[in-house]
Amino acid sequence: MSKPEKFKITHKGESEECIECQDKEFCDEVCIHFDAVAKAKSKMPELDTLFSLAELFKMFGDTTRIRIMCALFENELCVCDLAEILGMGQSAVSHQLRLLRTANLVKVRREGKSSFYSLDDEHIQKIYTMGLEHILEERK
Amino acid sequence: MSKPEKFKITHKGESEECIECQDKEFCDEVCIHFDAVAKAKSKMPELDTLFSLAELFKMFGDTTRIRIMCALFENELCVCDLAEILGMGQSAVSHQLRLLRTANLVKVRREGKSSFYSLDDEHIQKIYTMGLEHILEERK
DNA sequence: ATAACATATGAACATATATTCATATGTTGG
DNA sequence: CCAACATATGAATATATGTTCATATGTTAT
Repeated sequence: MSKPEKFKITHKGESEECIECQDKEFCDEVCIHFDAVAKAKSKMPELDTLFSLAELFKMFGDTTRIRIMCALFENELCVCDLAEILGMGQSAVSHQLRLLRTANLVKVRREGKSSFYSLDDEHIQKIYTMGLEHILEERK
Repeated sequence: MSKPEKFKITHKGESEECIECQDKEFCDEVCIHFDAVAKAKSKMPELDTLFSLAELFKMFGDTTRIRIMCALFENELCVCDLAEILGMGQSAVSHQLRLLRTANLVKVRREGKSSFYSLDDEHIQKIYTMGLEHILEERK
């Protein structure tokens, strides 16, 4: 037997050969379930879509930002209001609002000296609600 | 006029006085819309609930973990399979799987030398789908 | 125009997080 | 038991992120 630099295939799946190198016995990888891997790979969205998705959820992945969005479910609020609600400094809140604005999760309405923030669309509440359901179900 | 250390209330809302200090003209804070703030505060869930929620979304807020979950939509997969799909090292994948396991987003099934991972419940797909809808709608 | 206010933002700092490397644990076949 | 394999994990490192401080920008009232 030759091919000393390759490994013996331990899991081949239905096709009984490596889909990468078309080899029936040896391959660069071991322990690969080729069919399952191929299926998963084919159904996977573009990498930049998944990157955007991660960026979106990252916005929900911070307690301060979650609290901001949660507060905005009720009314539109200005930066001072949010700072008061969260018990945090104006600057910290403003920085987080900038992130939420950049991610198109909140929108601003200027009125005199104040900036009033509100949620951009209903998807945000849906995502939030879905997450909350999961949490509450987990606690049972 | 006394109360030099307090600020004049610039926004009082319907109640026309500060709900905190019951003062009609001066308060420790400025630019607070008292009614809106009170409403938001009263509807806000417990802080630890929002913390858990942030922890949950944090799991979705990383491209590697999103890709792992996405791959597991199709079939259960072992660590090697996931490493192959993601084009990453076994250790990196294993570390992320540990996080997902701790957060109860994936479960493991041991079979011989391999560990097969799968999604814990349908909430995960719902959250993922809701996020994806938001992304795609945004791109229009 | 100037002062007071509301917000935004750059820089600095501390903390959190993801990946890699090395190694430990656990399983199977000879 | 031993070797090969699959996975898990601790430590180290690099990077990302959140908050604070100081300050800039923009608005309103006098």
